[in-house]
Amino acid sequence: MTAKQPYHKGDLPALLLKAAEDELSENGLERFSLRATAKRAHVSHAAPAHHFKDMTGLLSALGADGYRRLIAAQEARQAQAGPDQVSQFVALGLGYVDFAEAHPALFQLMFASEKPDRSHPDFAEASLAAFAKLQDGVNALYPDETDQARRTTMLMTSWSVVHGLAELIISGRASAPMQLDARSPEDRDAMIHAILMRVHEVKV
Amino acid sequence: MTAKQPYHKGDLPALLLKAAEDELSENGLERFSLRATAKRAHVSHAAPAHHFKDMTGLLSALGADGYRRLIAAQEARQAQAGPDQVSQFVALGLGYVDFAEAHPALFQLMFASEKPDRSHPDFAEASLAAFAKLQDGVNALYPDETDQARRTTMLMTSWSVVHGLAELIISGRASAPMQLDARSPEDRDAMIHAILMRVHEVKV
DNA sequence: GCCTGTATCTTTACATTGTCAAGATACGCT
DNA sequence: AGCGTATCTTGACAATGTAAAGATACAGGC
Repeated sequence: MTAKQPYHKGDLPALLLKAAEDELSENGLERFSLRATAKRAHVSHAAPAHHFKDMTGLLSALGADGYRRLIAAQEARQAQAGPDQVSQFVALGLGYVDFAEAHPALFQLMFASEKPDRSHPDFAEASLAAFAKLQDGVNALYPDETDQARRTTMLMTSWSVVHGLAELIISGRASAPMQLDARSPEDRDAMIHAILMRVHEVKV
Repeated sequence: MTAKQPYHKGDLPALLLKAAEDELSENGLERFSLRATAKRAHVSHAAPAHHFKDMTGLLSALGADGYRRLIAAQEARQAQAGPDQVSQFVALGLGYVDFAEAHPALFQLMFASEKPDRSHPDFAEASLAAFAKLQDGVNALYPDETDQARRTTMLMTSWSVVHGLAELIISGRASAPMQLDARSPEDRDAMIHAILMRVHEVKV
């Protein structure tokens, strides 16, 4: 019965990924436990090993998923942004911050942890795709720039400011200076917009 | 014998802090172990508890020390920089990155970890001092700015870009785009200078 | 000088963790 | 119907952080 699922548990890998993410967002990256994840999925503590080899394997797969959803968050912002290059570029940054705020522990897993294996094919491919999207956005902002050093400066400045802002926000260090709790969503977006575009020569 | 030390071990708290930092830089934050730290200091695994209560206490003290040394790294850069406000401000950023590169695990402990207790008096005071130094630097760059919102934007942009750059560097994500391995120290500094000042209106 | 009290450190014990090996179970295929 | 294999469970092991209890060394009063 239960149709095409190969076993009585349903799609256990997907279940484990979901359970791992729930564990992550409830307990944070540093208190993440493989056994608690297995318990949450109602399987034995050694069940994950058969699908993901070990903790590194599971978290690598989860991180890869995170990069794909980071891109999705950026595209969601782009879809509701103006068609001009500046709006589209700012949408990339807003999506980046959106994702970090919505999934802080996953964000830390992706960017500030050695638990996942970055050479894991899935992880590597997904993270490269996210990087490429940022790179394309910067290039689109400066279509006529031929100086490679300036392109690199622009790319790294853009990435640094959005990544740093995301880290400072999810670590709670930006809330007080930016008074984030007292702002409307529109206000917050405008403020982030100002910070992100502070970097660029393009006039708004 | 052994003069004024109250016990035969010397200054154990200082020994433990040094051992903890060595453990941190050799194994990274995620593989840090309190027992290994005690072993490195040649004491039993429960000895640290008497001086630091628990792992959180030890790492809070170590983080506080980190903030003081972060400030020292910035002041070292400022001492050998030009007296103008722009040079002094860029020195703050260069010192920030210097420190992150020299002590990546400690940097992560200070900024991207929940292991230390941020309400620990020593930790809180030291981190506030570092923040104040940055704030003063930004204010010195814009002595005539009266618009509080713009001041906040400048402060958070400056902090974000330097913090993000530091994170991207120590996580290995900036090495390829910036070709850090192939650059001379002067080149590297010039590049970081360009990234940091990209944010500001002040002309160089 | 000795004795008591206290701070410092060690030893022991316990629950939890990730990983491995061995056994049990269910499914696909012939 | 039965065999082989993928899937999952059980049991065990070493390592970890923490707490409790015991041992040790120092200080101060008599």
